[in-house]
Amino acid sequence: MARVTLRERKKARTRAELQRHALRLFRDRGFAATTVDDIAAAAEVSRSTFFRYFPTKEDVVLLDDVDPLYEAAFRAIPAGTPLLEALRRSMRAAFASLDEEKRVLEEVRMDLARTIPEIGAVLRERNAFGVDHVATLVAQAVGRPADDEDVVVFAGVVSGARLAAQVLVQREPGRPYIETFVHVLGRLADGVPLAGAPIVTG
Amino acid sequence: MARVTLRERKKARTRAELQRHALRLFRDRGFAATTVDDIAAAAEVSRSTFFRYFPTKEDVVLLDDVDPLYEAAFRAIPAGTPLLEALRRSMRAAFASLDEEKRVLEEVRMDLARTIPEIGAVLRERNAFGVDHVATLVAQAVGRPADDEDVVVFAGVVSGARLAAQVLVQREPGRPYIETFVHVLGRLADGVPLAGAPIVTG
DNA sequence: CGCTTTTCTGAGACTCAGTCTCAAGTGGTA
DNA sequence: TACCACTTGAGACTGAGTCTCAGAAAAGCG
Repeated sequence: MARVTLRERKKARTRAELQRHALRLFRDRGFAATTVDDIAAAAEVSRSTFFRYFPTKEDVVLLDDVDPLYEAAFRAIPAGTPLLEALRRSMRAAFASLDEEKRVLEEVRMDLARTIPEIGAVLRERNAFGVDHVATLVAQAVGRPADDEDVVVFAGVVSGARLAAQVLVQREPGRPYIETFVHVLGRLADGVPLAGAPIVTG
Repeated sequence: MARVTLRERKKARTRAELQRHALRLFRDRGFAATTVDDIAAAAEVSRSTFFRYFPTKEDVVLLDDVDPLYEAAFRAIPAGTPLLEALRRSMRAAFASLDEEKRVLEEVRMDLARTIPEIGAVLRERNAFGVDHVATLVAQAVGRPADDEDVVVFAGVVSGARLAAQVLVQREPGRPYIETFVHVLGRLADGVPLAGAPIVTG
């Protein structure tokens, strides 16, 4: 019964086609200048069908098989590992497990996020590594309730680290995102940099 | 020549009226269920006029005289103060400097942000305390370039702290936002909580 | 005060995102 | 094959956001 039906294959193909053409059009014409009709026409389906596969125009950029991998990798880290280190290792492991095709797609998405502000905003907003999401994961990992203050603060810092990594990548294009994120997390092991640095007069 | 013309007074009044009615309608009917027409009608202006004052429906929630105050307060902190402490003090100072009217407006906005998800998202996205914004401020304060890695990481952590504070406030309604933010920043002075905590098996 | 110039407003047309309904098409299954 | 469930396309509809244009109102000036 685990047979992949024709229907499922067709759906997967349609979804992939929609995303492929959408990303291409966004790159060529820009996000705003590309209408849903354009995307649907390029993928040779109707407008209705587009919205059946993606709730909004933004979501087409977000279709992402990567985020769930981070979570799975995190759960696979052995007990006893320090939390921050566990996060870093699971990031690396998840990324390493990507096949070539998905890694390329991921790069395209990151590139679009850097190039087109609207998309960057959406990615930031709906990505994994939202505070709530991280908090849930971390709470389980350290055996505390999800509304524990330490847990929430830690989750906030992780989200912040992701934001910092995005800025660093944006300012130095070509720098690999995952490595940067892992690096920033590493910087936090010994405390927050500059926290105690005295300010100087402007 | 600093005379406030009749035109300017009318414009300020119209803008305030639009915001007042918009917030009231959002609270009563919800954000999505309130159309721009509704707001314009309530404020007794045309739809066109609404968009002349606010570029989008979301922006009517964001009209905000508070954010610039944080920045000003920060610049007023004496040299030599440790960076993290300087940030905390300027937050407190800025909030204390608000007059009653603005503090009430701020509370309403925070309440809407907690109650209505769309508004929360927009506030998070366009608030001050974006990484870039904080990085610029911090870079000046410590006399380093804005793309210095330490500066960006620190700015990311501050943004993350704000996110954490928002989650904490959301989970414990009534908790004052500013105090929570200042508290979270304080937690980071001695390093990131839980960073070294060993994970346990799920 | 009256006249000209500048600014602001309202009306309405237009594009596009997103929702909904309904009828027709297509794969799954007996 | 025949039936059922799922999927699609067509098209109507609402509402956000943009744009243009003509008229009203304020500012500036003689």
